[in-house]
Amino acid sequence: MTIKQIAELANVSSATVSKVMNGKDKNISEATRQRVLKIIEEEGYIPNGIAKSLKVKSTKTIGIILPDVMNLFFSELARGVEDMAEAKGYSIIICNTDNNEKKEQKYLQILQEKMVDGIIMTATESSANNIFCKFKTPMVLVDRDIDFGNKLGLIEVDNVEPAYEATKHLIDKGCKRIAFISSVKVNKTSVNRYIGYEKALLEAGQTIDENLVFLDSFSIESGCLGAQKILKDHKVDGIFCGNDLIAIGALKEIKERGLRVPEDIKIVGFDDISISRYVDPPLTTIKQPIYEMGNEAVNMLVDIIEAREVDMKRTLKACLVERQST
Amino acid sequence: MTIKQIAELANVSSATVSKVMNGKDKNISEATRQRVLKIIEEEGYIPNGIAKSLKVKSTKTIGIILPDVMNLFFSELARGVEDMAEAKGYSIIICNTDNNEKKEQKYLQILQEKMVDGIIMTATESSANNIFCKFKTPMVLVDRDIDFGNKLGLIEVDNVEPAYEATKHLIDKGCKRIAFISSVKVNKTSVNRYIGYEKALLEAGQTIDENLVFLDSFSIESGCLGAQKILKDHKVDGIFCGNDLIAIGALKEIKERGLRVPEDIKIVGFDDISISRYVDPPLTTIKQPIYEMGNEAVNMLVDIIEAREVDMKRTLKACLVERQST
DNA sequence: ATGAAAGCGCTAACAA
DNA sequence: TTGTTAGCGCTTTCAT
Repeated sequence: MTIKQIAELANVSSATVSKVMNGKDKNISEATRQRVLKIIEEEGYIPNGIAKSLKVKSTKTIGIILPDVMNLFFSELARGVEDMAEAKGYSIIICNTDNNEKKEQKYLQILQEKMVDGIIMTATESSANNIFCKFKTPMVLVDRDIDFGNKLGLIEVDNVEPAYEATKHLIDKGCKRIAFISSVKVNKTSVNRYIGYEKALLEAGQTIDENLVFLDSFSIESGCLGAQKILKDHKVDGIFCGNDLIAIGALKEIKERGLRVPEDIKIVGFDDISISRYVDPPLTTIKQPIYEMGNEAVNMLVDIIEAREVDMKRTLKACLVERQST
Repeated sequence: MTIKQIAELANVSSATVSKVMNGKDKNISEATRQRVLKIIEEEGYIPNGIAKSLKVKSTKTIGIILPDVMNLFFSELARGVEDMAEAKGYSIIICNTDNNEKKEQKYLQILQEKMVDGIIMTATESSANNIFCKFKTPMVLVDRDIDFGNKLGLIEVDNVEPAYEATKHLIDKGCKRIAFISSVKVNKTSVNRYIGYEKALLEAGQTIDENLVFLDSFSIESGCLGAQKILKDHKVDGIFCGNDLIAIGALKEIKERGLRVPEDIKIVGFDDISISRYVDPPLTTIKQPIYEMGNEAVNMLVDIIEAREVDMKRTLKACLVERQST
């Protein structure tokens, strides 16, 4: 079923059908409008959006590239993106990279072939800066910045200050030996959180003990592993975790060793993913406006796509939410 | 940059370029092949997939409609779908319905307009059966069956038997008063789990006490609420939760009342979402092969799309995994 | 081994 | 108020 067939059934030209379908019907008589609408309804006609896209040069879809939707942080981000996109009439194609640059490259190519109107992406931890040289598709980066030649949009939240705040919170609660478990150093986000941690420690006159720092990945497993490694040989009374997943893993490991949170060890996480308030004890953490970041990313992207004036960088605030793990 | 321009630069026709790009180059001399490839590389040419799709009548994309990606169950399912889709050369468009039929309808329409090659969907809890009458796009349903006129694919796992097993497990562990917290009765999955629960209770000579049954939604909040309501006025020593999210909520509520799991109350969940092994205590639950269901869904869908012989129904097994909550 | 040309289903400028 | 038509960028058949 094509527009042409509908046109024939309605005894009009395809141009007319097109006009009524797209609401460009100022110059269409109500009679024909109704007739066309009726036929469309009767036939259950669904227009071919691909043909339309080819013609109008817009697919009304945006691609989203992220490490892994199963990660609560990214699923919330994706949801924020999808909801706002839907509200603005866009669909989203989702791509998981597992922090693999090869896959990132591949998806970038595919999305462009699919002619998405724009791309929202959380870059791989170690994305080369030069990926985006001859890059035309509008794009906004979320969560992870990368240096590049072009002018890509960026939604970020400051990590250093909140990390400082988190560590400071631990110190204020009386912690003297504070560990840090996070992702590897190629991950800028992780590095920035480390900087905040360091700053707070130094400011409080505490020394940085490399033995209390474990850097692996932003995952529960990594939290377990880190806590295990550190607690085996060292005594700590506080842990600042690079994200909530790590905190959840650390929590588990701590309890398994018969230690109590927060009595023996206090923990603060980062992100405030949806599950964090439900773990035991509810996690004190730095709340990032994850869902809103997703929203803002599409706001900015659509502004760029539709060629409006845009600030290419938007910084959101993260702040401490105190629960029972500290 | 179009195929035509590449053709000019290479001094060949666009037909030739098309052939080398698509590997239909048996009759292309190696010299021209190399020349064309070189130009493509140099120019960073990216073919217009929309134009291609219009011509070949295939978009190599499949749509996935589910309640909410933020729900760990569905994010794992989505990941299973995405991974297999990627392996088979398909991209995926993701749509969240929040169990809202209106949204489901809308997305069904949009996906068809976007000419997806197929759709994978977890139907709304109360999806009307007649939605899919004049429906052409290949489709496979996951997790929730619905009666319909057409022949849609279905990936399911039996719920009754595992629910029976879960309840039986509680009984075997000595529970005499077992509550059931789950989603509402329009949700077939929930109903089937109730049937299993009932069967086990009856078989063990225990009575069904309506006061110990709380039906609301498959969410953590619902688990909190249910446990709260039930524990306020009744004494129970076991709870079978309709899914793990509910179990997590119930766990929290139980602990807040100063009760211990599993000593005072034993809990078993359903699904075995990724977080379940990390909660405290690690959750005994019915493991569904969620990721594999996603995989299988695209396997079946692609078989349908490519017109291969297919069994339109595939039933996977779920089974009990015992951890420390019982 | 290569090219010409039709056509996929739609929109929009222009004509009537 | 409605219709004619060119063309979006590609693939593919058929000629050459």
